[in-house]
Amino acid sequence: MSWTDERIEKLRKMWEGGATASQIADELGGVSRNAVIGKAHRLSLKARPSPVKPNEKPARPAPAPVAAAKRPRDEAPPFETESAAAAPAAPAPIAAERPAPIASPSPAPSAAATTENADPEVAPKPQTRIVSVGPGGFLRQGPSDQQQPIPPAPPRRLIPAKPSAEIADKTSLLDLNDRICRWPMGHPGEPDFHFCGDKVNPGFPYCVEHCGRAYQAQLPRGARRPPPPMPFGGPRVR
DNA sequence: CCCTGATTCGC
DNA sequence: GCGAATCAGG
Repeated sequence: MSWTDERIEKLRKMWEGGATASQIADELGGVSRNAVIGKAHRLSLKARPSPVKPNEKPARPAPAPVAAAKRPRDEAPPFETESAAAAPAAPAPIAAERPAPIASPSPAPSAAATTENADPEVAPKPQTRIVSVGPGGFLRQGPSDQQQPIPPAPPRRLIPAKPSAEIADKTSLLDLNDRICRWPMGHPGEPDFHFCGDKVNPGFPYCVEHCGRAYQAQLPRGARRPPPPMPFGGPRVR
């Protein structure tokens, strides 16, 4: 199978819609899960919660000098000199270090040595410097030792939580309860995805109409047709 | 064990 | 460019 435009588009949609690589591969057919992942990477479709990802890549040198003879995999350079080449939209790792807050154009080498050049508004108060070690090992300092710039807000992954107008009066995931039909309308990830919202057929999670779709008499083997519930993509008859 | 995505590397 | 093989976390 080749990656036609339709298949690529479907891969994109499902990938961004949160489908797993296995689901996508199964849906597309003719490709493996690895193929989907590989293609997604080549399309720069990355960025999705990965079980293995939240690991930094800390220069994993060759572990076994002897008894190698297996396969030379990666050669991690001692330093990281990237950021320009790779990582198109990857936010910088938050953990280790944060860039020093941008100092104003007069970065004196020492704050203590510049008291005579202080800001006219803020009178420099050489206070008793109380330095101790806090619980976490950080240094407690007197107020005069505080850095002037407020530490920047830690970068966080933004979550839209947008109240799209298109689904304003539709049944959203949060509107679901035991009494309304939770049959999905549309496709997850799409802006107008919502749920049926009708009154349920008592005892069932769907309304009467969708119960008819959800529960069907078991036909004998061979006479079955799979009109799937359609989480993604169009009906694909196997 | 199963699942997941990431990465490498021969083709 | 493709994807199997492999890695590694849940």
